Amino acid sequence: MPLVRALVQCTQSFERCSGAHVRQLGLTPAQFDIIATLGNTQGMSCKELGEKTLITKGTMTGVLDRLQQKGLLSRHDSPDDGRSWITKLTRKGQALFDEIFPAHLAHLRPMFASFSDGELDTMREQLIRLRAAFEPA
Amino acid sequence: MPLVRALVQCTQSFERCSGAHVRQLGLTPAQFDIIATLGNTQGMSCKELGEKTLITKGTMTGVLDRLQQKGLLSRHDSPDDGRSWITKLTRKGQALFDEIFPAHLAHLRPMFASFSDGELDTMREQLIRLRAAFEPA
DNA sequence: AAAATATGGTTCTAATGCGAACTATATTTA
DNA sequence: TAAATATAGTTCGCATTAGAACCATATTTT
Repeated sequence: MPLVRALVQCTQSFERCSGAHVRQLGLTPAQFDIIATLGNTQGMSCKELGEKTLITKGTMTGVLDRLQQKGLLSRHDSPDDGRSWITKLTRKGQALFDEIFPAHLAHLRPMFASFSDGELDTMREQLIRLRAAFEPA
Repeated sequence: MPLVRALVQCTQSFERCSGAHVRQLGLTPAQFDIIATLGNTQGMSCKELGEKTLITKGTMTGVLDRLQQKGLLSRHDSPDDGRSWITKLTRKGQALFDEIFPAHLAHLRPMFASFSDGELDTMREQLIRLRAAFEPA
């Protein structure tokens, strides 16, 4: 399974590289992931956040707690479901998003410079196909 | 960066799928990674283990401690370097390796059935190339 | 409608994961 | 060779991770 090795190592390299930059900006990777997902939206439930970021719900509570403590997001009752919350960025959180999201993209973009659009597309499709093979059922 | 998303999600799916099976076998993913790396070798230093598994040295100590506690590996003085240890599987650890490593491969193999050897090779090469782009310097 | 089941979030535990500080030994430099 | 620097491992603090148990509300079944 040399492919698996390459896959995992590639992701680890990306996360180390991306994570180091994100930490410089004052957030952990998981926190950045949440901020980036909530940016420019009207907010969403824990469940939806979990699906988009692939952070487990048990972990989610803690990550959201810390972001709320920093004043970057707020939780509101869901109008539809008494068990659920709507989580959204505060003004401060949105301002942080506006500042660091573009900066982070700019930091990453040069790393893809040596790949053509076609190569990137092909790779993405293959990865999606491979992922499907790993999913249960 | 949809490619990044696909990359990370693919790896997460793999790790969830692989990790669930490994846990059934009684090891954590990190522990399995060490066992798999040490299997059929004469042992190696912490540093070398870290390079092959991409587990950070700070984490490594704890993982090795727990494996040693389980009686699966042993640490010996390095003949060359007074700061270093040679870590190797015990007889019990090697027996565990012999048992679960093939089982794990057998568990994963079907998931690659829909890919040709050429596709797997190409994907691997692309991932190695992409990884290089993430590496500093 | 009452009971059974499913689902959204929280809490808990054990193990990682990363970075930084630290100790001890090696290597390099002056 | 003495001093400066680098490296191997350990330790520490903080955050994340998966999974399981739990509570409360929804949904389904009977």
